[in-house]
Amino acid sequence: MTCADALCRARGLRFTAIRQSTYTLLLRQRQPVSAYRLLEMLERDLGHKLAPLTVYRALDFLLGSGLIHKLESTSEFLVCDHPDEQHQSLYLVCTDCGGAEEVAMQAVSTAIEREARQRAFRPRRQIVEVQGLCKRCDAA
Amino acid sequence: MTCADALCRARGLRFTAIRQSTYTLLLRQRQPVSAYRLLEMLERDLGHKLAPLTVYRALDFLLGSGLIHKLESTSEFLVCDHPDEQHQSLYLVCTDCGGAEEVAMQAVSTAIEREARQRAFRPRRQIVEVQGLCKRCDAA
DNA sequence: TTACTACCGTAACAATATTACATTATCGGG
DNA sequence: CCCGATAATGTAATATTGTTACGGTAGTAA
Repeated sequence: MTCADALCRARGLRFTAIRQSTYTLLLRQRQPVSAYRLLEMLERDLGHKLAPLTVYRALDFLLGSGLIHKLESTSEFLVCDHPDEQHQSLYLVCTDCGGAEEVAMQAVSTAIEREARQRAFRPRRQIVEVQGLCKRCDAA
Repeated sequence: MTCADALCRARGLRFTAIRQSTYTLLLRQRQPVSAYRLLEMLERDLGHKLAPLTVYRALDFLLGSGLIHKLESTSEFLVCDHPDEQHQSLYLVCTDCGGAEEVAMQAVSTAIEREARQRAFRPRRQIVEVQGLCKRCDAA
């Protein structure tokens, strides 16, 4: 947390109360959460009503800082397990329980980048999400 | 087109006017299109108002048949280049012009599947989208 | 203290997607 | 040809996700 703060200040940015709350709430969840669900939690946390925009701003900030990640296939947000390292991750998203697991993918990532560059495409962001059943839900 | 029709009937389904129009419109675009943009085009094509649900139903059908694909990162839809073959694809999505290119990814796909299975995750659908700049936009 | 930028508040609204329920069309078998 | 079953569509309302525009506040640095 303090490390996140330092990281921000170094870039002339601030780790404000709203941003901290947003991040902390996501940390506690251990599950992906939608922006509006997070909005409710934030309001409870801060004790007053907030506009959706407030959450989206906090989320944009955290995304930009690499502290969280967005699951595009579900429009949900998730803390990043390794915010410091600079690697691309893959997400295993269970369509039954809604849980998600982050998985490093060095090899996969470079393979994807190669495919892109071969086609004269300049890659910026890789989105790799696998929908399926996690161990628990598959058993049931 | 007739092949799509046959493919459907074999499954006890029909390639109706709405579905054909939807598919044809997407074929003509050569660009990803949003559901509501498609709705407007469909209304023009069929000559009367339609509910959003109508488009979503047609899209669900086409998705299920493997005739089109959805870009999760932009919520847009796109004809599939190789609807017959059973391979996973990767999409290169230009954040500048909005264009997308479908790329086969046999190797990448099996690598992703291996990562999933190693974690006792049963994969069903892979979503691989690369955001960046296409050749043309990168040059400019 | 001033100027600058990051940050937040407020309001309205745009875009995407779904639920629930009723009706119509197609098709196979009697 | 009719009947029952399933596929497909119509209609209405609503839920969910995300953005634009504009004005004010608060740190920070010259």
